[in-house]
Amino acid sequence: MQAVEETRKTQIIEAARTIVENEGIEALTMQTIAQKLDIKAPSLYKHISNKKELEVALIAQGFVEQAKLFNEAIKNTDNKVLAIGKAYREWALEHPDMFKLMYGGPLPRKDLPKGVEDAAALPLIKAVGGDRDKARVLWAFAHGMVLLEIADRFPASADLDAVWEIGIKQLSNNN
Amino acid sequence: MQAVEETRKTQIIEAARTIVENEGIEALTMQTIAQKLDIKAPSLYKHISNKKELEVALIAQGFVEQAKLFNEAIKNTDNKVLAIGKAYREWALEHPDMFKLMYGGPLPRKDLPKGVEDAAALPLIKAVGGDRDKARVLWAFAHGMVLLEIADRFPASADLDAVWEIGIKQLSNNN
DNA sequence: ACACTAAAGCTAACGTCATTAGCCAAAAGG
DNA sequence: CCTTTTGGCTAATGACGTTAGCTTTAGTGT
Repeated sequence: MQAVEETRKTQIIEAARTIVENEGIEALTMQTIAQKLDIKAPSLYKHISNKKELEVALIAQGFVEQAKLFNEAIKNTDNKVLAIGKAYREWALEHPDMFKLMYGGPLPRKDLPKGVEDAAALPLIKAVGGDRDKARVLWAFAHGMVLLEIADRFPASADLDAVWEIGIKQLSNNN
Repeated sequence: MQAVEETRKTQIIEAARTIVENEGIEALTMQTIAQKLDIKAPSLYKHISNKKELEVALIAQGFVEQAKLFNEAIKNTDNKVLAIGKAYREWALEHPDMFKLMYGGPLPRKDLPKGVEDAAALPLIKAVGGDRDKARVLWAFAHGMVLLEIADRFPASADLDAVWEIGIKQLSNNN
């Protein structure tokens, strides 16, 4: 009972991911997941213990993907901070419901695989030369920008690219 | 059927507010609201049309309170931007579930009383001398900071006061 | 081969939610 | 004094997460 093992559980997580991506977070119900596997909802509990576990799995996926993306973005650029900011924004806009999932509630930190969260944060810390406070400032800015954009808080007239550039330029200045 | 009029509806909104403040957003159910008024849940629908309407009312309250607070904060300071930032943070930490309500989902803009949203944004725009992009940058930063703090995203070791100061100083610099 | 066990499905059911339908009493107003 | 409106109520529905308990199938050990 090892080898390929996780098949069914993995399938369930994949189904959940597909639903979140294509139909949004509110369409993610035990029934829709089960349906996608031609199964009835209660059968899911033979493989996972509850819905929360599923969400945690997706959140972990999100962090992993972000980390990979940021590490990519850092290469072949001198303005690494801007690159990460852009990557952060792009990922969020492409996967808005994943983003909501990841940042919508309190983090179930202890259920998350160790280090996953930090891995996503590291590229930025590196990009600012190790100054953690500076990284936090930038993170907060980027995070706020993305959230406000996703939540449709800016007026249509706002030039968000410009806002991003202004913010990142000012925050990544040394002195 | 005018005069004092809104009594019952107002009471319902007040009850909802109380629940959000004291027991959190997830305790806000039609049943708990009704209970607080010694009524059964279905009776609420004689006064409001659905739960959403209630939430919108609370969101509007939030904006009004923020606007008032920011306008207060601006007085008797020369660093108005910092003052607003502090006020933003304090209000959010004192009313975290109101904050989540206000920024947790897409804004039901068309259901919100006209201008309520702008009123909360104006003090900051004024404080930065009318430059809307600059205001947006600051808003995003403050918003991100608050969200990350509420969502417990910063490590306990982070000195958030310092982060706030660094961010605001850099972003409110002219040049 | 045979029994036993574990894995993975199923249906029924429950409790919690928001919401609707339809009934009834009391108050208001002509 | 009759009638309409107001504001309660109970019963019910349909979505949801989840549990209990049954069954079938696939190994696995002897």
